[in-house]
Amino acid sequence: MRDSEDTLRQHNLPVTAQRVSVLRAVSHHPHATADILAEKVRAELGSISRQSVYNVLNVLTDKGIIRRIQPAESAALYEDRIGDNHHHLVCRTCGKTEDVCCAVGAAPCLTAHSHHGFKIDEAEVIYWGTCPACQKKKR
Amino acid sequence: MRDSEDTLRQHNLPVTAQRVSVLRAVSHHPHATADILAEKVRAELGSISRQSVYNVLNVLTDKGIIRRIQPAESAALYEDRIGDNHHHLVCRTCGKTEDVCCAVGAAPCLTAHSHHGFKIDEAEVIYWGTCPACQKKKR
DNA sequence: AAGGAGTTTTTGACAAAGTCCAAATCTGGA
DNA sequence: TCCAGATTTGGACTTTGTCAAAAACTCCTT
Repeated sequence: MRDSEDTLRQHNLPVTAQRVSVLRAVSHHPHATADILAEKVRAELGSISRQSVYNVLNVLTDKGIIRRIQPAESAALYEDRIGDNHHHLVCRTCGKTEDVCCAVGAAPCLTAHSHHGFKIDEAEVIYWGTCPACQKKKR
Repeated sequence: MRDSEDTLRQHNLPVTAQRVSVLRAVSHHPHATADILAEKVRAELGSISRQSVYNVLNVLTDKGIIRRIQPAESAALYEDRIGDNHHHLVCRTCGKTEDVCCAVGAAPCLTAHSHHGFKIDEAEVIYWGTCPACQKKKR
């Protein structure tokens, strides 16, 4: 809790109960949607508006305090872990999402062969598959 | 035109004007949204319902005739080019999307180090950056 | 060439995920 | 403690897409 407040101050963001709680929720529940985070915050604060959840998530994302990922067919997910260029593993069946370290060295795919004059700043990798639980169910 | 019809028949799909036209639109306008494709089809057929565009795109995608990609913050895009495991380069500013051949050999990132027991079937890579036109504008 | 079973297409309502805006409230500095 | 400026709220609205039932069409059979 103290940590979250400090993080906000370090980024010159006024400290509000909503921000502290949303940031903690993201921290404790990586890869959660805005909706799920809103629930967690409500369990702590009693209430928060939907708009505020989005406001806070947007501000934190803009400041680089949290990161937003958006796998196909899913609402945006948020996570705490930033600055280490890790990737994600998503279950096609249940949506379960796990972190994965970079496969090949530090920035595996950062050198696209023909990059059409684009200035590339990030290589986002999503591994699609089936999680252990869903593999079992299907058999 | 003939090609599109043949493709449909090869997959045991009844040939309808809507399907032929949508498939051709995807072919001629890679990385277009359902909305844009609907426009193109209307230019050709006079009219098509929004639902039909989605129906056709879903069927074609299910059959593996076209591929759907969904970059963050964007509606789904469709493309013709399948089966070659290429990736995408997206401009953060204008959304322009280009194809990129696999960076490192055939399947660069397919070997996630710790894969948590998941059975991985695809590594989706999106390179984020700024396209030449948007680089110019910003200066 | 006509008939009919089974698909497609259409229309219109609905749903999820976000954004926009103006009013009310709160934070942090003086 | 007060106040300016930022944040939170509530409610309407937008975008992207799906659901369901009726109408229209495709293609096989005869």
